Amino acid sequence: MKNRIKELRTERAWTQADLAQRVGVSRQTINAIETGKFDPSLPFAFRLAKLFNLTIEELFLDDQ
Amino acid sequence: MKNRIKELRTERAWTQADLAQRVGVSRQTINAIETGKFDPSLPFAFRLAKLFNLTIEELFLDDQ
DNA sequence: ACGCGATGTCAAGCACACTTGACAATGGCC
DNA sequence: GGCCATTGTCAAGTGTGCTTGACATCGCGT
Repeated sequence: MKNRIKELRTERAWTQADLAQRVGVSRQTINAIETGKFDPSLPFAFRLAKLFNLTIEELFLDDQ
Repeated sequence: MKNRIKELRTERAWTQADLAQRVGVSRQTINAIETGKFDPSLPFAFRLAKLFNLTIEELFLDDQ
């Protein structure tokens, strides 16, 4: 499951730590999700989508 | 995180086992999600939304 | 070249998503 | 009342989402 998090984060000139703090997870979690180690939980995905003003479908790409 | 799964499933006259088979999880998992025991994973949420022809935001209600 | 912030990554641990197998409770139908 | 499909729920196990702490590496500015 790909995502546009790194792209949207760097657009805003936020560090991984900045973003982590905004959505309430650890920096390592942001890094792991950006580098495709695992997918976020559903509530966490909602928080990210809300932060970037996107739908979950726009933020996460379902490549099955 | 509330969801409309039970409502949409019964509309279609599917059993929990029917739905489970369609999205590739166990019946107990469907039951647990309908009864609010836990939230589905993000890829699983995508499969459910796709099956019901809804967006994730329409299927899952973010009550934080 | 050096320092330093940002990023990538590892290990160990905890909580939860999901499994199979089993059984009790519900509810409609004969 | 009795049968049977459906649903709810428990236990025990596996895998993954997420944590903290630590350390290596990658720019980039000076």
